[in-house]
Order: sequence, then C-alpha cells, then structure tokens
Amino acid sequence: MAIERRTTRQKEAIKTVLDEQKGPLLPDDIHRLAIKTVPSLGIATVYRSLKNLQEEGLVCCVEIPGQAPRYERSDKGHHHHFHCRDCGQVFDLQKCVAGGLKNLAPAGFEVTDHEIILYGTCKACSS
Amino acid sequence: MAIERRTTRQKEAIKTVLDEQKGPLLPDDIHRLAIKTVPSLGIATVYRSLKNLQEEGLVCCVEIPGQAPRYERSDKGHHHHFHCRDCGQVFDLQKCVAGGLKNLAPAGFEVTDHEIILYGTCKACSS
DNA sequence: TTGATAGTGATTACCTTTTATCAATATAGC
DNA sequence: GCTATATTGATAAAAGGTAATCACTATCAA
Repeated sequence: MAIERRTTRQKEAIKTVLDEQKGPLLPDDIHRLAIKTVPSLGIATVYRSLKNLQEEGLVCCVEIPGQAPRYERSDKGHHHHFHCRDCGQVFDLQKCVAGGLKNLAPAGFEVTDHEIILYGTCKACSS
Repeated sequence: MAIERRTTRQKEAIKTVLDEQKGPLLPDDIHRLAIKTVPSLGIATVYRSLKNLQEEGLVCCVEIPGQAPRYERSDKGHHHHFHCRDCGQVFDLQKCVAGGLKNLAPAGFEVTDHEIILYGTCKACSS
C-alpha cells in the first residue's frame, strides 16, 4: 500500500515558497527561502520533498542548459522561461510561439514538444 | 608568449569527426568515433582538444537541458537543435523563428539571444 | 496520552563529468 | 638525426549535485 503522508512544517514551508515564486527555483534557493519559516530545515528534506511533490504531480522540473534543475508548480500551463545573465534568476514567460515551430523540423521528424529559452537582462537588472 | 601548437594525429582525428557530423556530439561520442582513426586515443585528449578548439573559436558548446555538453563546429551560423527521445541523438535544424521571440518577454526585459530545442522522434527512429 | 511509524537533519556516500598529474612519446626546428 | 618541449594516455582526483544512512523527532489515529 501507499505510504501514509503526514503534514509537516517543513513541507508546508517548501510548498509555500514554491507558491509565491514567479519562476522556477533551485533546491538551494528553496532551502534558503524556506529556512526563514523553518530555521532547522535541512537541504536533504528539500530534495526529498521535491521528489515527493513531483511524484504527486504538484511540482515539475525546469532545466536551463548547463545549470542544475529548477522546480516550479506544475499548474502553470504551457509556458517558457527567461534567464537573466546578470542575476541568474529564471522568470516565467506568458506567451508561446509554438505555432511556428512545427515546420522547423525536417521532413520525417516528428515533433512532440519543444523548449524555448530567452536570455538577456531582466527588468530589475537593466534599470 | 603563446604556446607553440603542434599538429598531431589525435587532434586531426577529432577535428575530422566534428567536420563530418550533422549535429553536436558528446565528448564520449567523439572519442568513440575518433578512436577508429587513432585507436590509442584517450578520453583526456578529447577533452583537452575540445577546450583548445573552443579557445581558438573553431568549436562551440551546445547544451540540451539535463544532459552533458555537446560540441560542434562553430561555423554553422545561427541554428537550433532537435533531440530525438528515442535514440538520444541531437540534430541541427536549419531554420529559426527568432522573429517572433522578442515579444515573448515582458516589458523591461532585454532579450539578447535565445535557445529553441525541439523534442520528438527523428526520421530514422520514426520509420 | 500513547504508540506506531513517517519525517527530519547532519552527514556520508555516490555518480557523472571534467580536470590534474606525470612518465612516456611524438613533433618540428636545427 | 638530434634535441627541446608540446602532447599524449592511464589514472587519480576534483567538482557539483543528489541520494542513502541512521538516530532522533514529530505526527496522528486510537
């Protein structure tokens, strides 16, 4: 049978952090933010919770090339990301140009999904 | 002064492998292919050569999220990649929809460049 | 309140990719 | 051919991120 899940301050703090963000976070970011609520929180618990939240379908993994996986709520719908080269933060984008993408692939190639990442300077860093 | 470079069978074999490919290769792929020409080739030499070729501007790095860096000739011009989920290979794409991308970013965000990755099944794997 | 046990935190172990080491070898100028 | 030294290959070891361990703690049904 499935393992009985218990509600803990740690998991709640982690979920709250993920709820309040505008983009995907690194495990370390989550740890640093959630520790404000639960000072004793260990990094291992962050990894464990992320794993559980992923299995439960509440959180998904976002990967920027060359960087460690980030995590965000999975109920945001289809979207892509912007990576600020200045501060390193990743932001969610609202729109998608997926329509034009299908015909990028050569004949015989079946496109099932895609990833778009914009790079540049975020609002805070460019002002 | 700059270090004197010498021509070796190893470097030539690595460059030849990179010249003949249709997409970026993993260091391990390069090693496996180049070893046909120079059987004694060690993986360390592949890494060293890739580093040198990058510094010389002849080779650039391509990263697919969640995977190790791949390498390809840097004279291919602007293009993107297709990752086959079946065989794992990465292929170059010829076209780009960069035009529509600028307005994906919110106001205040400066987009300097972008990455597009298509996922699916390549021609060989889908037939 | 109590007890069974899921969860935690500190730490260690791990895994994969990449780099450093170093003796041996190959290159290129003379 | 000879020599100085750049390069190589096998190996060890680093680096970064993640998972396993284990004694202790917290949760929650009874």
